[in-house]
Amino acid sequence: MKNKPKKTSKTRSQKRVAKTRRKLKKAALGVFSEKGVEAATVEDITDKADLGKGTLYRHFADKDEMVFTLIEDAIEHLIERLRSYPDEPQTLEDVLEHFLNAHYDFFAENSEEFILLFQGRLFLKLQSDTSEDLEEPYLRYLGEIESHVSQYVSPKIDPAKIRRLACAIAGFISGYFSFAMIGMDEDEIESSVKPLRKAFVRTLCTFLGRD
Amino acid sequence: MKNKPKKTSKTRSQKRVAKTRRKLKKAALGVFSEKGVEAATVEDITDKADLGKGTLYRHFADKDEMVFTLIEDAIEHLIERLRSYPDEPQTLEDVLEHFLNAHYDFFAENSEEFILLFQGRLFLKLQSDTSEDLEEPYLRYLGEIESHVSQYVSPKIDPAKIRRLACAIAGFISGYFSFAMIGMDEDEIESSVKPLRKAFVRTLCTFLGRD
Amino acid sequence: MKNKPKKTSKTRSQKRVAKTRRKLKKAALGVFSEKGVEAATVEDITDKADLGKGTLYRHFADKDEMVFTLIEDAIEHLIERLRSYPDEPQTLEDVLEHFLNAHYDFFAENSEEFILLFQGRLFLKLQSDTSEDLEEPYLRYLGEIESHVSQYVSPKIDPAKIRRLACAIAGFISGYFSFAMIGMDEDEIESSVKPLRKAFVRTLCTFLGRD
Amino acid sequence: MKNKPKKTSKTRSQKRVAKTRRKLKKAALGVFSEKGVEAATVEDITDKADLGKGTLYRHFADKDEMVFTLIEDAIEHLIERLRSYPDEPQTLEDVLEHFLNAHYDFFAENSEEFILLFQGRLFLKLQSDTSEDLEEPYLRYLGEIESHVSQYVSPKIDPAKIRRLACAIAGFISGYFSFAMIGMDEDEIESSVKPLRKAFVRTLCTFLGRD
DNA sequence: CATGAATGAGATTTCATTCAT
DNA sequence: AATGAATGAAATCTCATTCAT
Repeated sequence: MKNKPKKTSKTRSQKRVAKTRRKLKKAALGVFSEKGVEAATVEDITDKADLGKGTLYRHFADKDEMVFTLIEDAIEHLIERLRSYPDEPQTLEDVLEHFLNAHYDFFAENSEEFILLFQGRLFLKLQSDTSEDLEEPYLRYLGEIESHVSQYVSPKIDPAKIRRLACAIAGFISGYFSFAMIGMDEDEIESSVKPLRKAFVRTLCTFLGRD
Repeated sequence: MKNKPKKTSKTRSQKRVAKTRRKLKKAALGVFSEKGVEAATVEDITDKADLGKGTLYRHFADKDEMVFTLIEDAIEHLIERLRSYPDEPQTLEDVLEHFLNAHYDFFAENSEEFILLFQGRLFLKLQSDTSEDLEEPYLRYLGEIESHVSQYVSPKIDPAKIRRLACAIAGFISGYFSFAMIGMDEDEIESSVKPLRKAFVRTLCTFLGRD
Repeated sequence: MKNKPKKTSKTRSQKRVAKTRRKLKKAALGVFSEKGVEAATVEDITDKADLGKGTLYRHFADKDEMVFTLIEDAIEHLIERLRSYPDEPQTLEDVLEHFLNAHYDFFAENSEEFILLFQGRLFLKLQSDTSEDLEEPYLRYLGEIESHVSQYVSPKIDPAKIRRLACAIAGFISGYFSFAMIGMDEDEIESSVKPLRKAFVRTLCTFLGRD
Repeated sequence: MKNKPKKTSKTRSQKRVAKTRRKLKKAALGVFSEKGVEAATVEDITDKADLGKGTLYRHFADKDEMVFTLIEDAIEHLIERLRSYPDEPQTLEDVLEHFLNAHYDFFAENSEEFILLFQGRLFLKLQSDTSEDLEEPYLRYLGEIESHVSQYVSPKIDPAKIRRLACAIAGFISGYFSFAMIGMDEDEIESSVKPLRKAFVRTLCTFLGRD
């Protein structure tokens, strides 16, 4: 009855699928960062996406997978930023400063992803001593940080120390943005927070330098 | 004619009530800080407290009221610390340094309360520009910080700025403790983080100084 | 330790017990007639009686027994009224007129008991065809009515007919009191409703007369 | 661009929704009239409707809303009957007689709704002197009765009197049906109760006539 | 594919009943 | 005997997930 041509429509339909998926992820990200993952209902998400509830289940096995996917995406975006140095770093300080900038930019432009990653969940995850229950994307994130840092420190660095570093950075950035979030404009932040960042980088170097 | 013998018998039973209530709050605090408020079930709490499910409802109207009570308590404890200066502060720097110490001690000795307050929820609350939906205990906390600081700065300080300050401190402390949380020992923290704290205090002073 | 004399106190303590029981029944009657038996909680009752919740269970095995007891009492009071004719009845009409008066007085002076008996529950009970699940007090009530009427009608009266009669009276009285309840004063009722009552009695006679 | 195809597909699914809702209401009405509103559980209803427990909550916010809806429906049906006179009424007696017939028919054909309305709840509601807590549907019912009667009585009739009238009718009908309910067949009722109805109508006229 | 009505497991909450004081 | 804190079975209600259309 529907006489839509089926031959050439594949690309078109694939596009539509991708678009729907994107709408869902965008809506979910918004809802999760606003209400928290637990409190957000599937209906919150699909309402926001202006889609049917069942549609979510055509794109994601369940709510957990959706969360997982969003976290993966977010980590991916963060890692991308970690990898793109504006200039070749010369020292450990350069690397760490870049890390802070990368996190900063990530927050500024992907604040919902930032919140998803660092609001509560990540801290709780990272604090658990045994890394075994850290999920894969978080491990990738830690591994990424490690790989950048490892070449600047004495060869056999304690893996736990890397994790501490990552936590420190994430935590600091969270705190750091309490400034930014509240309505200080760019310049204000730049002028008032820069010394803070400098001090922090120095502290991290000291931390890594000891052994 | 009615001579209710309430004086003598109450003490004992009141104690029991208070004990039960304490057990519930302790268990709830543990469960909330471990799994998050949303994910924790009433049964998790009462199981941990080794009490019947219904008992929780004799002491709290519902789960929400329990969360609210715990937050109130935690804020109360934090405010107590804010008020007890070891020495009379002479400068704004003294006050701010004391704030950081107070938050630190609070975290060290009431880490579960700290997590309850600062993990996720507080950030979300404090970020909302309009203070109208900040709940009473959080407002008390902000007010407390304001009252300490106000006497050291030019009389007509922008109230919004005070809030930013409080947010900055809360945020910074959260980040700050990413160190402590991960297992650095006291000395490590002391030696490596002290400069960071100094820098932060200086930054805050600058921030408040400008107008 | 307690040096209350135990010899002579029995009567006194028995009185106290009786008094407490009376307080409980009075409170329960009030709550039941106001909120309905199902909706009334044990605590509603003991609060109203200004007694502890446990006390109720010293006097009644459970809530059901309490309801049963109250119904028994109410039926007892109603039956007492049915039995006390002002004048020796001469005809079936006299008996029925007396019934209406008795129910009327019962309602006027024991309205809570009336409501307990006739509001919903009784109708539902009495309507069920098989008498087997009619509880004992209700059967007593029906039996009482039957015994008064039986001598005025042809010997082998259908038991179902008796039940219908009882229902009719109870129903009529309920309806009847929609007048009284709404604020008509005695005289108004007397003058405007009397013919109604007369007609009703005549109807009942006709009903019983047929066979 | 968005061309939601809601026109064609809705009819079918809307029908299904309506059917489910009807099934729920029918089951609820049965359970409520059988066990009473309080005693009936949500599961009783959904079991009887052969539906899942959650389904009820897709159609009604909660149990209370369901009860309210059923009451509203029942009042609606009753009012419909009140409005459809077989012949144009000429006198107040005609109107009142029609009222009694309408209630009778309502009971005969919607006995469960009748029981829901008049079993217990309505009396309790209508008896409260101040109309402020009479819920909207009950007020509609009273208003309907009032509007029919008002044109036949002296212009400035006391509103309270109208309410008394409505209560009297409702009450009388309840009582009246204690006959019908018990298993008298149509003819029996017709022959034995008709004079009663006549007398009642005359009484009501007298009541309204006085001032 | 998209939909949203239906589902039921599991959460929250109520309340009759028990029991230590 | 009186109490009311504690209890847990059973109620209400939520929401992730399924499935017929």
